[in-house]
Amino acid sequence: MPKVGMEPVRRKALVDAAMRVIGDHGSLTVTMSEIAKQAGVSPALAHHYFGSKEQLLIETVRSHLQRLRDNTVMALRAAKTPREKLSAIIRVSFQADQFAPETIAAWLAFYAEAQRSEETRRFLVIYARRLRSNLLANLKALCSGDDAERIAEGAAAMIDGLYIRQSLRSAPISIEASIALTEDYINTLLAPLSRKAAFQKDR
Amino acid sequence: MPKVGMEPVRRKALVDAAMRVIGDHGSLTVTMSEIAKQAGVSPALAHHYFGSKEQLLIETVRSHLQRLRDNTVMALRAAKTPREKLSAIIRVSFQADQFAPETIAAWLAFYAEAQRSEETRRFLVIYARRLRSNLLANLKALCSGDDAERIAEGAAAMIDGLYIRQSLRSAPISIEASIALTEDYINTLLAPLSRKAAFQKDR
DNA sequence: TATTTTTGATTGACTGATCAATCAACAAAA
DNA sequence: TTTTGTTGATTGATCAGTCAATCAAAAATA
Repeated sequence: MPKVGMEPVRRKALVDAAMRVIGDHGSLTVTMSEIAKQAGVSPALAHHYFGSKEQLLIETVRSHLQRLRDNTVMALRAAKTPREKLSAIIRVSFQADQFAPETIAAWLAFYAEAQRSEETRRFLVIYARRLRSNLLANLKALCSGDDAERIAEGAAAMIDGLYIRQSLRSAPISIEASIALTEDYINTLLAPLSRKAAFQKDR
Repeated sequence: MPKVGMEPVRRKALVDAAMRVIGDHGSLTVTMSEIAKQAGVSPALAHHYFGSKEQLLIETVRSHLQRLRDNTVMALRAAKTPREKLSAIIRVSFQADQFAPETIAAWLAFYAEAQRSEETRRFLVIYARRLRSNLLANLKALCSGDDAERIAEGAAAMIDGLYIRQSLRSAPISIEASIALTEDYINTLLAPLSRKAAFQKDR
């Protein structure tokens, strides 16, 4: 069985397995054994490739955020106008796979972990900044800089808040409703500020 | 030293200690020893009064949510009009002690724990429902039921989102800015719906 | 081509540390 | 003397991390 070039395959398998295990365990308190088992290898191999549990977990966060970023870049590229780009950002945030219970559970676990792990925190800060700056850049085309800052901050908070509320799975809000709520926020705050631009865009 | 009537004193000391330890540890992965030490008693005593670590943690969540509820009830009582009551709810949510880094860290840890502990989840669901229904009841006095539902959902999400974003401690938003953002959201969404009522309230 | 050597992949078994939980014992108050 | 409060010592389980050994492909050599 042992063939050459297994390293990248195993690394990916382990990172994916970690994401799955964290997701349905709902916490970073998972064992290397569980992860390794899920990936179909021995715990020793996980240590062999990642050195430590912490490192594997960090790689897992990194990989997850990377995927989110790729999706966002693609969606932004497909959108033409600033207003469309705002919608694209929102849509990606609530994409089905992002909004799955296990994903949200994992996401939450990462936030908790960030309180202790400086490296995890750094990744999440990058995510938060990116979300904010993507929103900001496109809002600036539709209203004044000050207003854009304020609306970006609010929209980012709303997106993250809808996420965390979803994690409780009581009165779950649908993907569409979450998107609608965020769009409504932006539309309503924007309306009195830039009637011209907003009108131009709305069909 | 042993005097009668220690039980409530010790329980409170342990619950408070747990909150503190969880707060600066930033996670529920804390040991009974740490908590007991912080409370100035032996680990065995913590087990004596709470039976298990899980139970102590659950009591800690309960106590924290209870305090938040008491604050809210008081603030609501002091406010007269529906619009004032909305502001009161927002103000309590971002109160200094609620917004302290350790409190936010603990809060986050509870959310993560809720993925595994049914009882913790129940408490948080109750909190989420209460926030929503407090907002809803007062919004209904200012606009239609459907609009009230929508705005309550959005405001609750924004409050929780501002919280979670705060936990990253990058570009921290001040208490005042968080309140302003949420107030602005409610004002702006309400404005076109009930000019009369909103006007009446705004001085 | 056949044979040997090297190297990467992989694991089972083990170790050391940590921790929740238990328990027997003791001290002071009632 | 009974009850309540309290602890030190211990146990048993869980886990991250290590290590020596194995196996098969690839590379080198004959």
